[in-house]
Amino acid sequence: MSPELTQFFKSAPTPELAKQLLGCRIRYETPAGELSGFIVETEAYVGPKDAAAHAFAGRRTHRNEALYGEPGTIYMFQSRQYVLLNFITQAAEVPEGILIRGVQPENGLDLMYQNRAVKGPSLTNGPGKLTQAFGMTLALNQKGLNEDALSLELPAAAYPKQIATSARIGVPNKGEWTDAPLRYFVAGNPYVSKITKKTIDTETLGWRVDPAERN
DNA sequence: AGTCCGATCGGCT
DNA sequence: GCCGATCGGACTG
Repeated sequence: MSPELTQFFKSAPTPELAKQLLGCRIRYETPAGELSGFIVETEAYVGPKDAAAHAFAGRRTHRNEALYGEPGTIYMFQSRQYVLLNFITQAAEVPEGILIRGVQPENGLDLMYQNRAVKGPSLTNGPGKLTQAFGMTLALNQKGLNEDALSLELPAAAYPKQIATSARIGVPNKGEWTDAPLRYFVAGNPYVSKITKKTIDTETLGWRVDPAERN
């Protein structure tokens, strides 16, 4: 893994890193060609204290071992018939990470459609949908970003006009952790999961037109 | 009457 | 997590 990438993934608290990932490009090399897209939705999972995290109360098994790896490690786990993509943050042995929940496709739309024959934003507007469209599998688990078929480009290639925050999806009955505002997304982007149609920004999909124009 | 949209619920490997 | 079925409400003409 590159020193830059390792450094990035321990350079700030995990929720802050989850925000910084919005607009970053991911690339996935396959025998059939290259797939790429922009991250538009993330969720932070903040270790043993987080009742929604796989590492809650220090849980450590063969399935979640990747959580304890170096910053920039890929953590893939299976939920039903889908596989979910996470990037590990903080120093080794600190089991925090970021779930990638939405990606706006860039290159390789035809290949994505072969993997997941669904029209419109539901091609990649959920954590299980995007991994299916990209053709990612559990084989990526515990690999390092930019060392294998999956890479992340830093810094961001696109800039959100506005970052919205909410509670994480699918975390019931976990008290304060159910309500903790640890989900981040590009406001108005149609590839965000569970977005309502009226809030979609049809002009720029929630991106700044002029990248130089920052807050 | 018809369409669209959002919310909810049950089934599924 | 995702999907399809279902229900109701808002809007249209």
